[in-house]
Amino acid sequence: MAHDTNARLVAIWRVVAAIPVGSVMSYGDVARRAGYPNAARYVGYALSKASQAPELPWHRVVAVGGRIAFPVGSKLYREQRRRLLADGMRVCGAKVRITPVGDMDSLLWSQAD
DNA sequence: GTTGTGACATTAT
DNA sequence: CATAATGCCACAA
Repeated sequence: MAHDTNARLVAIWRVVAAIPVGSVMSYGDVARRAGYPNAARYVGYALSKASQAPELPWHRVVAVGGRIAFPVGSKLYREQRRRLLADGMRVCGAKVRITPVGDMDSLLWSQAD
């Protein structure tokens, strides 16, 4: 049955719901994992539509590079940042520390803390 | 059916 | 690193 736009929503929600705590995925990654490599935009729409699903860890979905897709100071921005922190992630401004392999900071942080 | 918009990504300058 | 342009997807007017 084609024309199942709902299937895409489900696929996206499914992927988002599968994101483990302490980890985040970019819209593009979610879209790709859902089976739609270039449906990154649709992911945002799907999440906005799923905002009614509190069980959906939408806060683990961020823009590429771990950057929060909301304007700094926005309600959702603070909400997402708060939830990410609650998940035990380090958030620097609008950026989320995504276990950067090869990144000096990760080693330093690992050592410092 | 065309145009505009959005919780985006990628490439080029 | 910032900005502009283009591509992608689906929906609303």
